[in-house]
Amino acid sequence: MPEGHTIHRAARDHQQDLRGNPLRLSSPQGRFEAEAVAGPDGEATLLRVEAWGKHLFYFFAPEQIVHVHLGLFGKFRRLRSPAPPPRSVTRMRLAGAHWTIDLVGPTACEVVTREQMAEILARLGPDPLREDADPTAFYHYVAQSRVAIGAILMDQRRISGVGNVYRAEVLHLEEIHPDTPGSEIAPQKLESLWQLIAALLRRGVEEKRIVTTRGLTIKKPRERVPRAESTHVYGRGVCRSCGGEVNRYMLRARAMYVCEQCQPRIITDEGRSN
DNA sequence: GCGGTATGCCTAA
DNA sequence: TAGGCCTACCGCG
Repeated sequence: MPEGHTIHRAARDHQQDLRGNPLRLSSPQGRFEAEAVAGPDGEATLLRVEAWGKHLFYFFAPEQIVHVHLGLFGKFRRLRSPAPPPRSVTRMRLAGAHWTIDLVGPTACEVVTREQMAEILARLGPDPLREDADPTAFYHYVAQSRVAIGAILMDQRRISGVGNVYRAEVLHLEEIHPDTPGSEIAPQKLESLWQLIAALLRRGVEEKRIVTTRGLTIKKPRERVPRAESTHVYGRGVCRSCGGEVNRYMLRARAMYVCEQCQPRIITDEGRSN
């Protein structure tokens, strides 16, 4: 689940569910220092939740911040309060009057200072889902970089929030081969790539899942739709657009999916020597 | 029940 | 580049 859309949706939902009223913060698994935020009674008040890329920041009164990063396995569960006892693997439980949020399997769930939060943000590139996103630095970096665009999109220092599914899908939709060096991409193409990423991430926030195809509509909210039904190339054997074979290979230790028909390589003199 | 895999990312070498 | 972290799910038998 966790690319940028999941994180922003969680920020929105958790803020709506929990903000303003006292809640009980706990660490059923015992690996999160809940008492550093809540005190021994476990009570705390959530002021707001902020998302940046794949990072979440929960602000508690008066000056406490909990940083959450889901990593590959992390998941939230939303339960009606009063909720049943948490499972032993629950890293953090936020129990509000109406809703209880359980967090399982995150890479990070830790109390941070404002300075530490600033350090985390300083390592992150612009996030297309944020109102204040400024893609200028991303454009500049890509325009002068020989690094493959497929690698750049996964580098959270350059652009934050894109994960392995969106990477494959946006490059396919823009008809860019993942191995294309950044500097080979025309400025206009790059802008349209950014806009597409923003639009698809926004759609992901609304639909609570990654959907990059046009026609797909979910009939029942909980209906399980196979991954390959909602993508063009990711996780597929054949390209949804042209029916050609999808090439799967590893790029920066992650599986890349590309349709060599729809996404032709750009051959340049420099490119040939690489 | 077991092994492989997954939408992430850090560190050691 | 490989290994480690950490959880859930799926196909296999």
